[in-house]
Amino acid sequence: MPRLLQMSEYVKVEKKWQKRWERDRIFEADPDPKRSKFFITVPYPYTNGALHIGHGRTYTVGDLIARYKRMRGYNVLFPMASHMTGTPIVGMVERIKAGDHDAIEQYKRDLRLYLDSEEAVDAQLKKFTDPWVTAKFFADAISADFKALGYSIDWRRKFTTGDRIYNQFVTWQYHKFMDKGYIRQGAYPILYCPHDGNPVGEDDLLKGEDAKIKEFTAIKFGFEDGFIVPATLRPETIFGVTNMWINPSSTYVWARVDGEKWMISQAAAEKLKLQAKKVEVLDTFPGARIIGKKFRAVHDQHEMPILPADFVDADNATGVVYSVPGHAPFDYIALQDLWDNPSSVARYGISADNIRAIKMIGMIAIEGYGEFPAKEIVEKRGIKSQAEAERLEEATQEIYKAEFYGGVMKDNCGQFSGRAIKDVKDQVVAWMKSKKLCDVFYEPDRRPVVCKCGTNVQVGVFAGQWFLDYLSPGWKDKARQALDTMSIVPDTFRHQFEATFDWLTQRPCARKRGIGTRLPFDPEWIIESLSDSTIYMAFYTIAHKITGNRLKPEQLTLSFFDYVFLGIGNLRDVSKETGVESALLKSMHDEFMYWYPNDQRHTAPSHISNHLSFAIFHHVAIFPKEHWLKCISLNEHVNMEGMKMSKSKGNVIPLVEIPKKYGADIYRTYVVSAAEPGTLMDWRERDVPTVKSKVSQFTEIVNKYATKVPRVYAKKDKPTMITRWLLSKANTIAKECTESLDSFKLRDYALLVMSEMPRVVTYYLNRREVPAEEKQATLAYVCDIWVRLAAPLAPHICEEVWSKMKREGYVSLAPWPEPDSKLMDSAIEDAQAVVESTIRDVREIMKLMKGEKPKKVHVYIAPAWMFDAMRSIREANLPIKVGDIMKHLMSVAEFKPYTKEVKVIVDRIAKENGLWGHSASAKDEQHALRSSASYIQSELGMEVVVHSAEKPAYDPQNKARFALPGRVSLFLE
RNA sequence: GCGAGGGUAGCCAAGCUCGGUCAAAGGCGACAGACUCAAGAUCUGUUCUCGCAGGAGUCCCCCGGUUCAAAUCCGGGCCCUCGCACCA
Repeated sequence: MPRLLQMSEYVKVEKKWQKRWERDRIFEADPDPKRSKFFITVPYPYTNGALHIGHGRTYTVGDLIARYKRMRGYNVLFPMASHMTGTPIVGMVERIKAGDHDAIEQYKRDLRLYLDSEEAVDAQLKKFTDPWVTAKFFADAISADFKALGYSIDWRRKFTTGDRIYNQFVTWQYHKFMDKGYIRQGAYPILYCPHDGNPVGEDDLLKGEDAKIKEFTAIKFGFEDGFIVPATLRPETIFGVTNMWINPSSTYVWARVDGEKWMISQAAAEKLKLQAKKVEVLDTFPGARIIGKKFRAVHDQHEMPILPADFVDADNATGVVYSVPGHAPFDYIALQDLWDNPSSVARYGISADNIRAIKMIGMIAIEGYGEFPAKEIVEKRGIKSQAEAERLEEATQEIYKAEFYGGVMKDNCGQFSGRAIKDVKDQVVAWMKSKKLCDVFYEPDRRPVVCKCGTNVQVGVFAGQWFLDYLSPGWKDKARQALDTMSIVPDTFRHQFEATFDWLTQRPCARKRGIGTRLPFDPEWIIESLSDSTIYMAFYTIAHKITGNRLKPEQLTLSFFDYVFLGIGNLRDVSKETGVESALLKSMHDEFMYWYPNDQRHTAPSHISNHLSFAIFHHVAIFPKEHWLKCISLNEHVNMEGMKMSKSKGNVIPLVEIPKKYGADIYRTYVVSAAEPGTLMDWRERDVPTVKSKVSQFTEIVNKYATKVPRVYAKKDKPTMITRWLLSKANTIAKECTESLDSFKLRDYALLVMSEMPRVVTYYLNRREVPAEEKQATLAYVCDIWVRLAAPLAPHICEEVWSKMKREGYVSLAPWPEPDSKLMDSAIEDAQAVVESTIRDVREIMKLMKGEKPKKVHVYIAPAWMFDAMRSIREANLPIKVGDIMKHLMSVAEFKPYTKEVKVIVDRIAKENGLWGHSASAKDEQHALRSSASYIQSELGMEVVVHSAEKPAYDPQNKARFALPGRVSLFLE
């Protein structure tokens, strides 16, 4: 099959150049004080499996920028490493060990991509019981993939985040945070499996994967010699309490909780044990036992009864509910039942009078509701019983929303009277907290949430959780300052950064499991993997010197990094302490100082709310201003035929298949030209052939003409008009490419190189009036520009052509084409546009002539003075007002004789809302049309006669008078 | 719920920051023509509606507003996507 042959041809060329690049180490960047540097990074991949086409988009964009900057003359550093810290690899290894079918299949799928036989796959999989083996395997696989895509990476600097030298670096980083006081320890709630004794992440859950943690306020109402403790999401309603609800058939306890006596459900007592409370159960009893007893209000100590209610779930929160019948539909309807049937509680010793004595309390005013919103909504919705849980829930939601956003505390709410609910909630909690009248109780926000081990997941609280405290004084301000002074491209993402910065508070930075660096001041904890990968761009600047010189981890002490990165300390002392030669130490410091800051960090927007924001915060915490990140650029993810890619859907194209399946250059071109970076890209298989044909069209033309001897035909050489047009066009395109790349409009750039340029060149090739020699020499010149413009996009093909052109060195290192402004001639381009629009007009007229086949087209060019008039208007730069322009023109003697025609032009300008393109003069326009006559003739299949409209030799239908500059008049016969 | 970003012709996708040159680039698909025995590939043209010669009409989610002029600015509505913390 010829197609396959062709593909293998691509692979051959790609491999050839990749080998040479590697052999000649052209992407290995060393400091060169004579050249400006450009340091670009893309976050290292997580080496837990094969990467796919979507990851490739991001790395391809990174490489494109690196290659472009290199050609612009920068000393470019584009390094790469691999990420293995954290829980996923460990988690997968555990699952493999446990014989988990899904995990094994998932790895087998990935392994088959890299290994030929099923035996090899099984053999490799057997070794995946060690996370290091897994990480190493995929790290190697991915770097091979990256090489096969032509990424211009300096591989000498690679490392993994599990390396001990890297641990030393992170240790230093966390000491710095500690010194600044940015690290804190405190309580932190987390989903927790009581059976495994471990926190659970999304991947560990069988049911309820997206469960979050809900924070209840547990309120301590005085009861006997302790507290009865209901938990609520609406603590501000304590002023409307009329009674307590207890499920008579559930089990309750008296327990000593952190030294206080609490009455709660038995289940709640168990949960509190997980929530870092000291819990000792003193007495266990059925709820029925305390029904009818009295408890005391929080705010004024008045007594209220404890009543029975079946809707109370002892397994939710504390299993105790306080009743606010004026505002809570559940409470209202439960109370209603008792009012209707007071005898049902007689057995608890509660009289009908006691029940009737309970009066609802209205404590929140909202527009659209009366005294008791709960009563109203229950009646409005016709809810009849406690059993209608779903409808009651809806009613609750409605009231809650209305009250939260629009409600105001009535004047029976003590010092909170008159305040808006949404503001007062936290204040009520703060007030109770100050009086030790409330606590926090956590629950998952949904049920069921089940661990993979089958156990019901609870909320656990880590008392000693380590945090990075982004609210530490001054930190956020500095980070905002950094954000304001750096560029975000596309800038639309800046808002997202700002929102993230606002929202960041404390972030847990360590965990008890996974691979990583131990927290230096509390080795039980391992630094969490997003928090250990924030300033490692600095590590790239010296990684090759550490590994190249075989420095031991122990040598990389705090003072080592202080000296190298911050210039702190004395060279001789540091050398003595670390045993690192002072010359080497100095060179590492120098190298860091040369490369830093990171000029551009490129990745996907999904990292804004974590990695990228942390990177900014951590940089400002540790480095001086001149070493903060300069720019963050982003590209969105890739969809597959309109669908999200996922391994479970099986619609993932792995990165490793790309070179074989498409060819690296074609993939690169596709992925850059299919969508602008800021938007989600849709991979559509059926569009690939188009890209392929564009690329091969480029290859073909360039192969044919690039090797000819280039020559630039100046005006005095009297080339054909279309040659001058092409010279102008090629330089204009070069200019536009540069502008597009500089403004991160990568799609525009790709389209210019692979769509616009071929269109222009093909058009030129089809113009038969150009002498062969002139054509070849001109195309040779254009191809020289074109190959260099295309090199960042399709580097392999371009190297191949470059070598055929017998040019020195690699196109990857060739200078970026400078547009030659002398050759750019907008008048020529406009004149050519007139030729094209003339052809379009003729076609349109022909369409309307129905059947008649004209043999000849007469073209009338507007008179010379009109071109002068247009120029005069252009130069006067008038607003588009008919009167003004009219006045302006009539004030010039040259135009005075043409009042009527001037009016026509001015009307047209008004109608078109401005001026349009045309040739520089009547002479030029005539020349353009005349010299294109043979072309027009071949396009339209009819003879072309060009006339001046001034005194046309032939004009039977008096058409000449309609001609305007850029708008020829036509007559077909 | 909170936060961010979107809705453009059959589909994908530019344009919107800086209102007019926008019936709106480019691609896919479709249709027609050239080439071919034929298909594919390639090239050329057409692809909102109407049209008496290059013209006119109606369009950029919906409704309203600002303006001489709005896909572009403002207000409201409907719908969609993404992130929301221990997960890389």
